[in-house]
Amino acid sequence: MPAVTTKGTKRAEILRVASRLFYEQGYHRTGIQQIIDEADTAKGTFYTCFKSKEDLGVAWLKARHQTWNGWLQQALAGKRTTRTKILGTFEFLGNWMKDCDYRGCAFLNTLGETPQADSPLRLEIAEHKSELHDLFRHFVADHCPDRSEAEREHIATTLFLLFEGTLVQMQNFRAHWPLQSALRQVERLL
Amino acid sequence: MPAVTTKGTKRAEILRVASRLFYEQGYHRTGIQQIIDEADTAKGTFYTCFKSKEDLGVAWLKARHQTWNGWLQQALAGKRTTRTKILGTFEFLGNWMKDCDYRGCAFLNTLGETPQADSPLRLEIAEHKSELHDLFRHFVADHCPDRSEAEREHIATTLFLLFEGTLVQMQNFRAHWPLQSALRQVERLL
Amino acid sequence: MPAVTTKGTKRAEILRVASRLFYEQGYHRTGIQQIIDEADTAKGTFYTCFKSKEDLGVAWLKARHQTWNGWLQQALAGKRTTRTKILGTFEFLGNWMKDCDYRGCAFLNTLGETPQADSPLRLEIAEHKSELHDLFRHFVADHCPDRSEAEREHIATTLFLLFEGTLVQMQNFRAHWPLQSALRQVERLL
Amino acid sequence: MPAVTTKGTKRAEILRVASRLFYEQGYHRTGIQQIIDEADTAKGTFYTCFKSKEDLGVAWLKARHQTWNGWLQQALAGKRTTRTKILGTFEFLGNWMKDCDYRGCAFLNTLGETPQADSPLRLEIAEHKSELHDLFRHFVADHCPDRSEAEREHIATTLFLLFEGTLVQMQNFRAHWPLQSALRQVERLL
DNA sequence: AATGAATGAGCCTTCATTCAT
DNA sequence: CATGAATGAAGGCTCATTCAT
Repeated sequence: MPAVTTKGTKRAEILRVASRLFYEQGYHRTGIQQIIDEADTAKGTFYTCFKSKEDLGVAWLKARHQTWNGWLQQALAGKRTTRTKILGTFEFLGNWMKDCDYRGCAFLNTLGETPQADSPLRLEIAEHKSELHDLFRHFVADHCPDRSEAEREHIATTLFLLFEGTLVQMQNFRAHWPLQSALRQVERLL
Repeated sequence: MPAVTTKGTKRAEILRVASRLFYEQGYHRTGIQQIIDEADTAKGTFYTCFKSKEDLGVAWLKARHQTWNGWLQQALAGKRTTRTKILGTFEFLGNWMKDCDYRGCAFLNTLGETPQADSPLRLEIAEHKSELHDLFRHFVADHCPDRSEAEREHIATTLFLLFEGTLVQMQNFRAHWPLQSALRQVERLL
Repeated sequence: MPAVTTKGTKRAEILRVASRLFYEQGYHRTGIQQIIDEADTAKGTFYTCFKSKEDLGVAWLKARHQTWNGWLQQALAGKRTTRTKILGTFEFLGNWMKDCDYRGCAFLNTLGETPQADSPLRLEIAEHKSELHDLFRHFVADHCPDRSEAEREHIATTLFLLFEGTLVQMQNFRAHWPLQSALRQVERLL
Repeated sequence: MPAVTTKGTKRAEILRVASRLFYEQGYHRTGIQQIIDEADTAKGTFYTCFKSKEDLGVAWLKARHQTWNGWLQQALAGKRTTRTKILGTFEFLGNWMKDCDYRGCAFLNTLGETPQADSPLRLEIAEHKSELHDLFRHFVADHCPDRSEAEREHIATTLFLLFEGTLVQMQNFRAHWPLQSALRQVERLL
């Protein structure tokens, strides 16, 4: 009875292949043809699974959001204090960048490719980064509950911006030195 | 007798048009056809002026580097102290982002579009950001010459990463709130 | 209800048109645009039917092999003896060259256009000529079974080379005099 | 006083480069741009030296005719008897084909590329082959002056056709076996 | 004699999408 | 649910030639 497990198999396979290609080659540089070729599917099947390429792009970013957050949670699993969690977030950044061969953030890369601010892709990008911002807010709220609301917001945002700057410059220079400065600064902030 | 001023006019016009389009639409989304149409030139002329699209891309980034640096210098022209220069750099960021309708940094956008680390475009991107990093180093050296070399390097890098994170998230959210946190943090760092 | 007969119609039509153009104008001088124009098809359709122009070129030569062999077989249909079959092969050459207005051999012409020895086109050319060589071997084996293996191979190859030389010089001079000498020599060889 | 030796230097260099490229890549596959690039000349210079690409093509074939004939004469220099001269012609074929890596005859290759019978290139091709035919006529006239005019013409033409067939099939198969059969047959003819 | 910018048609190929089966 | 033929605009690039300098 493979019916259940087969259900949506094609869609899943297309998404799986597209996720890899979108990330490695960029969204616009990846064509539907290559996706269906590597997913061993037909053109028509693609358009029964996804309304359009953009639809697939949105699905990719949604899935990527889950995946990436999963990686981060896993990296933070053993961390007890909020201090180590925050530092762990930056340490995770270092490990991840090495693993992805400094390809960088799928969301920021797609942001660069997508000037149209009203694109559905842009919405996913903004939501993903918003949630990351929230994560830092959450950490900071736990770490220094006695500070003022405004001060906590300021620290969370600073951590977020530092994270993003580090991320993008590690990708740019394919190097770890941005992370070292960031980590030192994070320690000072806490 | 337009002879003298006409020299190189076509190349300059192509570069002018391409710079606008590459920035507004992205490098890969902009085709040679559109460029030559808007530059009122023939296909062949394009390829007598530029070896390839990538060659034009490099010329664009080189010119953009000069242009953007010029804007920044102009914005810092009236600043006396290094403290106001550093703060002025971030204030410039705010004005520029508003002016460009939050299209963001040509270099970071192109980084997102260009996974191949050995691309000539990537070289230009790295050099541009390297120079910006150097600018912060220069400011910090002037501002706190009594601190240790390592400490100054740390502060310069932190400012650089904060600048980059702010830049990219202002673009992402099309908002100024990242800048406010960044400015506050910069003041603390100085 | 043209459903059944329509299946594969576009591919066949493209091949039909391309075969004519490749032969009349040469492989490299014939562009995809002209082919699809005359086949009344869209650009994309071409590439769903054929992987590349070279792929079409190979299909052309494969089909041409069948067609040309068919013409030859038809010309030899009434011939009883192997002697008349061999002579008939050269007589066919004369009739064919007149019919094609001395355009010559599609395979030899493509050989001239294709310096790369490892091209798929070259493989088809070699196979076609190999088979023609084999045909002469077959004829000779039937005609003089009492001669030595080496002698028969020699005669078959001589006939083959004579055929090829005649073919190419009839094309070159657009004349029949090479054939007359060839025929006389063939008679002496048998 | 380099004036004299410099005279026509550009033209000679273009012809030298074009000869190599036309032969190695084919006439149509070789563009003017590549020629002038490798000849280190400007577009305009090309068109002051040659009326058109076809004009250069004709110059190439004319020069090639001289060059190739020179090679052949050199190969036959030591041959005393007409018999050895004729055999030597075929032996030369073997050495030449090896030297040119089986690229074959510039004239036959260009014939394959040039369907238009009235092309100036075709004239050069025909003349070159006509002269080769004449050479065989000359040899045969010397070798068997007692035979009838018609018989001598027949033998000369047979040698010519055999030579051409051998040439083209050595190129096709990139092998020497056609030459062996040809040589054996030539010996029988003499 | 030599230069190289300018031309525009043409090169082969890929694009995202539709639709009849 | 899956197929793959069909579309036609667009992709980056080369073509042979002209002409003002």
